[in-house]
Amino acid sequence: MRKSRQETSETRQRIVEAASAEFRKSGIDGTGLSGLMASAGLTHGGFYRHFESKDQVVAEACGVAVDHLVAELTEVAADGGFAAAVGLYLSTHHRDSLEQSCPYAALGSELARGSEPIKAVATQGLERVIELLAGQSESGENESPRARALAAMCTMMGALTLSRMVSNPGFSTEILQTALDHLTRAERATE
Amino acid sequence: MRKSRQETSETRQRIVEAASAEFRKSGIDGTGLSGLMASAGLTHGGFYRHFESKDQVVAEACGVAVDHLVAELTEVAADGGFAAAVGLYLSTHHRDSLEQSCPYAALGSELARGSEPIKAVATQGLERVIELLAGQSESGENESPRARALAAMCTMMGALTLSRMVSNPGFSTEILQTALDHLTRAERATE
DNA sequence: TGTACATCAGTGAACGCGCGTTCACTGATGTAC
DNA sequence: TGTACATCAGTGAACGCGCGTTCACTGATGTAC
Repeated sequence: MRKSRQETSETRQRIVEAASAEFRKSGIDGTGLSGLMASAGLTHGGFYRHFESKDQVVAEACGVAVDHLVAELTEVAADGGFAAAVGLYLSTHHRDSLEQSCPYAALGSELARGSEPIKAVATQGLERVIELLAGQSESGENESPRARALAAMCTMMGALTLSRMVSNPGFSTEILQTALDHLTRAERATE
Repeated sequence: MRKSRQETSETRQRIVEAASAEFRKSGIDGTGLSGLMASAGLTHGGFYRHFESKDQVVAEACGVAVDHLVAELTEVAADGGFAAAVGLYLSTHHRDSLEQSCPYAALGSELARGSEPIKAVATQGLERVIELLAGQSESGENESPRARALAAMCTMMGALTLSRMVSNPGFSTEILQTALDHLTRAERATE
């Protein structure tokens, strides 16, 4: 049954990708290793050939989720700048695509209770997102690009999480739209 | 062993209060009914004399957590208005007092995956918080008091959650401070 | 008001279940000569 | 290059554990007369 080095490496990547989606979809506590491995096309017993613990795969899965987020935001920002990135983040499509969405919004309170390695990955990833947004943001009165980017990320992440938490669909889209208006108004004011 | 009606009612309240703190401290999935009842001074078996399911106590605990949040924000806003409420929310003390803190920040992603009754409570509670903040907020250029309050709540909730997620203490306080500056600057601009 | 009985809050053992983790085993891959 | 052996990716059974929930039981409270 032994696999080649390349197959092994591909399998490992497949598990991390599956974990990244499963955790965001069902939560970290809500995802069992058995189901996780099944969604990667394997049985649960092989898990420990690739990872030392569930915690380790959580950290790595969080890392690749941030990679995807940064890649996507970078892509739309290349065309439409800050406003396009914010518009993508605060779209109903992003809200409804839980398993491909921002890990900070999808897993926020679980990450806040995570182990140190998990928090370290979350911290580095957040710095990357902030740098990306800061590069798209001009400085306004008394607010540096970094400050504007950081405040925007707080607003976006809070809005996305709250929009998923409310049972009233009209309220949910109002949250996204209001946050979008708020952030793009602030942007407009400095142009 | 039967208790008087008043004792029964007091016990039930005690369980909900304990649940409200325990869920915020350890998460919903991270809190077992056994530990929850122990923290209310009881054994686990009696739980179902008061509640139909874990879900029900989650919903009620979320409700009282919102009650406390609204009461506290109302109190400081009576003296210091919008800025004081925001300042309290975005303080390091609030960040570090997990079990007495805002349930939206403490349980955000778990509430987003909650059952319909839980989301209904979260929705009603959020409306109350928004109304409170809107009552303290003057309308600015093209932004109603409600819109400003809603955007502020998104920023505050996102900032608090992110500040708890990062492992770098300096970054954590930077997040809170930047969000505070951002929100109070917006406030100042309209005065 | 006093008595007899029904109710039910709380206890602690027990239920089945899924969790994270371990392990003996299989057989294809990698390595050494 | 071919052969013999070591390695190890993946399987599936098994581990102890804590979970949410149920239940028989106890005895004080509530109710009916």
